[in-house]
Amino acid sequence: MDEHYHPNKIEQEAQRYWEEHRVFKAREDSAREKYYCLSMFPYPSGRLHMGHVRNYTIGDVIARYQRMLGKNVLQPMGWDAFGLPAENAAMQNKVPPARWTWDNIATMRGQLKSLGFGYDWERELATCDPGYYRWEQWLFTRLFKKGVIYKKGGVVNWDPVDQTVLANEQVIEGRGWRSGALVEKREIPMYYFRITAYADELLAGLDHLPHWPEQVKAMQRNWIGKSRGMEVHFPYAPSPRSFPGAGEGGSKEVLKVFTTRPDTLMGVTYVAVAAEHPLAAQAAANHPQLRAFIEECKKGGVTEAELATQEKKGMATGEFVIHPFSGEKLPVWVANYVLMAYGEGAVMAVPAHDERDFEFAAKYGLPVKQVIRPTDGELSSPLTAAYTEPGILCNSAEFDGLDFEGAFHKMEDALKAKKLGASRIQFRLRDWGVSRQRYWGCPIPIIHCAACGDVPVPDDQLPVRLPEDIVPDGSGNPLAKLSGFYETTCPQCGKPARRETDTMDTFVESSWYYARYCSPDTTGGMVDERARHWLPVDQYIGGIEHAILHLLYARFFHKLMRDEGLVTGDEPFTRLLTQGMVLAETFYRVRENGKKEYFFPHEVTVERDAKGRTVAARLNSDGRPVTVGGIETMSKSKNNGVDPQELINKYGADTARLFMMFAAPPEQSLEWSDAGVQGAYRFLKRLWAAVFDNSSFLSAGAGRENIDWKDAVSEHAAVRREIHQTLSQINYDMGKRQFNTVVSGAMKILNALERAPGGKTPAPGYSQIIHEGLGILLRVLAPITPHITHCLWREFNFGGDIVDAPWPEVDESALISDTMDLVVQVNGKRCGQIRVASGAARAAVEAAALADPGVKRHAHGKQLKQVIVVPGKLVNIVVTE
RNA sequence: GCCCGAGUGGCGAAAUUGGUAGACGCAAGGGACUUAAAAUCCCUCGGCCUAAACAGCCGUGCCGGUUCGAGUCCGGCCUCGGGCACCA
Repeated sequence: MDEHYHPNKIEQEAQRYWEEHRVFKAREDSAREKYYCLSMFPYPSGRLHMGHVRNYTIGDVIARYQRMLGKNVLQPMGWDAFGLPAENAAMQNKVPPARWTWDNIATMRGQLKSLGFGYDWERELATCDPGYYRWEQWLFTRLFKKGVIYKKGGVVNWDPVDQTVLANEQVIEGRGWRSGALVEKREIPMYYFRITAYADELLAGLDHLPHWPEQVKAMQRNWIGKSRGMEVHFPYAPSPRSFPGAGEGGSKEVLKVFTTRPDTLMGVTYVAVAAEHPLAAQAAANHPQLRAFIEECKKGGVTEAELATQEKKGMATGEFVIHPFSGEKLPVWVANYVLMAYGEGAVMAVPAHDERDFEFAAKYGLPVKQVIRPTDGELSSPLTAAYTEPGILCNSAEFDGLDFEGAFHKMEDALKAKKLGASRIQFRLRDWGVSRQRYWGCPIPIIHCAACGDVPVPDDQLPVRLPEDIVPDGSGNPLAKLSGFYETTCPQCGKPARRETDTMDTFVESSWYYARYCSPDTTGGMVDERARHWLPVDQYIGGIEHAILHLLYARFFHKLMRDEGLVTGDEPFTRLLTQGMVLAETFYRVRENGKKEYFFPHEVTVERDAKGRTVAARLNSDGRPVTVGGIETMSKSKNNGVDPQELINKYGADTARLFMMFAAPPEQSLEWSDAGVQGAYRFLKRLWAAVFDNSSFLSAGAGRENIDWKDAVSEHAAVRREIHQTLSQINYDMGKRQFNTVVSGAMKILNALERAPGGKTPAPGYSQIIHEGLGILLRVLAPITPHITHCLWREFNFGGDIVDAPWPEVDESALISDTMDLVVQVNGKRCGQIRVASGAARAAVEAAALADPGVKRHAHGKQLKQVIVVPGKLVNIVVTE
């Protein structure tokens, strides 16, 4: 064995060994419990970043650990290969997106292999492969026939100069990112998935995912946004003008609103509509000021945070509606706090019981009418703030005295009798528009025929292949200019027809890849019976940024596939782990134009004070100070990213993996630290040295004679006890997926082993301890640092390969000690420590505690009230104060 | 504004769910080895008081409460992250 640790050499050897022996090939085996461990697949952007390394290390640690527990593990990897960046790169480099994408995949596959992840590469897939997207098209045609997919108009960003549709991220401050032209809103036909039909199931299913983070479930619940409420119709009051377009899609004589607080209906003092509401447009026709106000509303801030702090503004339309019960004439206002996209785009305003309405009414001098009182007590009059709690109705005529539920039902009956409303469930969730006017995506398998309409492409004509040799020029969708692509014939009537040139949202591909991995090679269907063997995914790992869209769409797709009989079960992912971000320190100077110029860490020298605190930093090139900008997410724009490849080249994959696991628990953010990386490397060097130092007798087969530990020197028995105690803690932490303390446990084991008294002629038990301790240590580390442990395990012939070695077991007998140390407290304050025999009776423990000098000092002159004994932990003497 | 999190040494963090606060590591300081450097090894390392202490006091964002005992539970505040589509 080599005296020194050479990571690059042993890592290449281990990786070659795994590949040659197809160690990670997953085979269906009904005799063993299956475990499907999946990390979110990457977009092939060109190179791995630290976020990938963290994500995939966490997944690999879990997969390898489960394998050592005896499970039959599947851990696949693939590529989320369609998307906008490939088109941008194509334009820049004049290379077709397909070529660019496949080149990137080759590079990144090599990087993943150099990190030693235990993937079954025989199941690799890329979503831009026709063998993959063919089945997506197949499912699309089925769902289209079923009505789960339908066509309707959708609003897009239109760049009038480039004559193209822009993604939201391509719109910068209202202008096209390339042309700089003012972006227009345009309505075009698009295909939609009817995800709202599954809203209830998607919401209820969250309650059956106990191993998902609460935060993610809360975000999905808010996104689906189910509320029970009432649709209320307000008839229009007679007016000099009529509104032919008012109340689009419904009756022309009423203004519809949706409310979750029908109990406050008698407190309505005005009605407010969104700026985009048809009624607003109608009223503005002869009202220039209103028209100007509506334009202003449309321009205003778009983010919620901006809107929340923004001043409430409105303007009366001059129109009125009639209250359904009181017959009162109520003014209709346009208000900037009403959203067109939710409910009816109109609200009934109850200033007394809604904070926003209260603020608005106060500003514009609209009346406030209290109709709810608390169950106990009264409100001050006049109201100084909205009372938003549910309570008892008052000032509400025949509804007085009812509570929320009572009022809800009585109001509904009364509204139904007048045909002016009914209860209903409102979701925030909207149907999922999947049409993209882009080239590098999965073609939508529809043919437009003048006679037959939208005809799905028949199975025997699938896949609709995307031409792969095109370089887009940024103006419009190249497919729409490619007659060879769009000219076709109608599958129904055989006449000339036009193929759909839109492609699908890339979220569609990533919504079912987890299922395809089970049978990636099947040409007979989307999935085959192997999907029923492996699904659901037992553990899914990825970034919190996918908490809503990706995870919701994948859950939706699983239900669609279930309803097609393709998979069983209701949910795709049993456990979810959302890993934290990778952060690093930033250094910058503010330039004259006010913009920050960021510097790489290697360009600056940090100055520290005597305690090691960072006090200042200087730029190496000019020696002048730079600002220490704090810890932020790694990004190109802040020059604080660290390239994983450099790290691997310098220290090896094991050091990179060890540091990632040790620096923070998986779900928390992780701060990059060069010194921390060196610390991880130092530990691996010490591990190597510990094995090397004992190699002579280990390789001679020593340490396997099973001595009786009672004969061993007490130091050796103590070391062994510490090792097994630590192993017990490691097992607990592994169950919690708290890998940072697993690493700390491994470090403790090595520290303990180094303390075991050895020497030229070691006492009985030494070789035994080293053999047993190193055997445990290597296995505990194997999931985290697979290469060095693979190498050392083989070096000493511990038996077989460490990937398949059984996870070590705690020897309970090693934990037993003759004596134990207990902490003694007086009134809960620690004041000493006693050593008693392990089996000591309570009376003996109390006596020993009372005899302790510390106790005597603290309890002197006070009266004993009580003695609390926590077995194995402490004794608390309670005395009078 | 609303919904989630989180506040513990110079730093990253730990504390097996109410029982010794700061494990493990990093940084820093001191020492050994070396011609020297790197590497390695040993010692110190929350604060205050003290010549020193295995003597005492304080200490887990702040204020209060429950308890024999609170980083952990409860109430009220403060600060910092993350998410958001003013959701009627």
